[in-house]
Amino acid sequence: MAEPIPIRGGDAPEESRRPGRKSSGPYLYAALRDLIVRAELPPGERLSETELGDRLGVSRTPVREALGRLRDDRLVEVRPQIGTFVARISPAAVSDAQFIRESLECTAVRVSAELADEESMAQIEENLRAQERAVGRTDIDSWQLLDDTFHRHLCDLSGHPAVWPVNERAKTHINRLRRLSLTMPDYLSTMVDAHRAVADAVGAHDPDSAEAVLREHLRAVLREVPRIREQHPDYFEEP
Amino acid sequence: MAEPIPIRGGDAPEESRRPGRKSSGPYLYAALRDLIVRAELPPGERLSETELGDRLGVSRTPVREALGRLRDDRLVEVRPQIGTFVARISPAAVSDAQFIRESLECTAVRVSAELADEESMAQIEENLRAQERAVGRTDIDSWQLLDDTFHRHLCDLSGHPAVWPVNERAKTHINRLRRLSLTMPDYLSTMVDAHRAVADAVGAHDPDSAEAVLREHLRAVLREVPRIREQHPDYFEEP
DNA sequence: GTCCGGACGCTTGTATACTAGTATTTCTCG
DNA sequence: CGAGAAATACTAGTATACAAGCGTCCGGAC
Repeated sequence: MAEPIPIRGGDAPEESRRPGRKSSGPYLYAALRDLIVRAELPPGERLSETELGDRLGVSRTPVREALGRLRDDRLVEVRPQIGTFVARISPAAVSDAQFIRESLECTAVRVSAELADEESMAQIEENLRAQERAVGRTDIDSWQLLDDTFHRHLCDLSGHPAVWPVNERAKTHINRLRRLSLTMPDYLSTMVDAHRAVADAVGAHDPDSAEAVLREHLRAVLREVPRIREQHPDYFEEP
Repeated sequence: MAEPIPIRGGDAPEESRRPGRKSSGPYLYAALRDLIVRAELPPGERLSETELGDRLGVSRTPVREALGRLRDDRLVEVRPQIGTFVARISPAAVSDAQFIRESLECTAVRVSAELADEESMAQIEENLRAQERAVGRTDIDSWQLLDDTFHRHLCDLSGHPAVWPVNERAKTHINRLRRLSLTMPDYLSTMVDAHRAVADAVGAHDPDSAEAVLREHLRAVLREVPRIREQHPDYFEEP
């Protein structure tokens, strides 16, 4: 494992890497977070700041900035003078993340159902069609991106743009789990069906229904935990 | 403004400053955040990394780590090659923070009302008595600390320890506002009364009542915004 | 053969030197 | 005297050097 890290979406940091420009920290943060979510950096993996810097073509300084944020997200564990490790999946952390996500998204979708306008619903409809196409191609990567966009649209519709970043950071723990469970093909179309049901309720300005359907949809993922834990016991915490 | 920054709770970084030990970043982060909330670093103030380092007795590196987290919290604005500034209060950011706080705390208190046990309620009761004593002395600083502890207890009772840190980061924006409105003495006792009402509902295992009272209590702060904005127009964003 | 000890190599944390970009200030020219 | 341009004094971003703690591995003594 000494190869340069293949960055999703092309290796385009050449521009942002030059000094005197904008910080490359946020870029590295997003890239590393993606690698962790996709389990290309598996739970328990040791991360050397110097090695990461070499493989990413930057020095330790911006790498440390990214790792600091990942530590705030509890995605990596930094033990001084010992090392930095990709955090193992903690069922408690997943449960907490689920709690946060459910609280924020369900509250937001209630407001969104009241504020929904034609233009926003058209955007969401377009997203749903793209999801269906991705599922038709069994293109999990594309679908997961569209899924994120869908939920972000629902959130932003509430008129509180700061909510999504918070939700996203919590959601990462859930995405990490889901990444391991997205193997069954009919699972995907079930998700898209649920999305459409939520969108319909929002478009119909029905907060109660929207919240109920969304809550059920969000909890579906969590039910996969025991199965995944059996398949990848080494990805989970000891307790 | 070239004096060493007086750190709340004593200037004890001597131990943590020594290299090879635990990072001093989190400490600096908490100290700076406190200074911003207390408006000792007023909105719009220019923060020089080098000057902060000198005044805090450390180099730029840990200062930058702290400022990075404050930037994530939107408490400072970093403009590359120009400077770092204490963010002005944004009514939109306050509204978003209120949304997040209300979602998380109200959902948590519902769960807490179901899980409340004797021991936890005794802790909360003790906290309430301390609040009353602080109000009797008109000791705003002590009361605000106790207020934080009270809400954290309510949150933690839900059994999701990761919720409070998220809530705390959002709450900072609200604390900053409240810091400017805590001038009226009867305001304090109103708050303590509301706290007791919430605690009673939780102790009685009444989620609906607990949520309703808490929500009303949380919204009380927000109603002060226009008055504060009149008193400190320069603390707020332009638009 | 076993156990203890020291040296070495690794880690993260911190300090400092350097780069490039921005704003201001000052000097020169019209 | 005014206006424009160059020089200067800052800024944050990055790279690198140094400090100090921890674990491992190897060698020697018993």
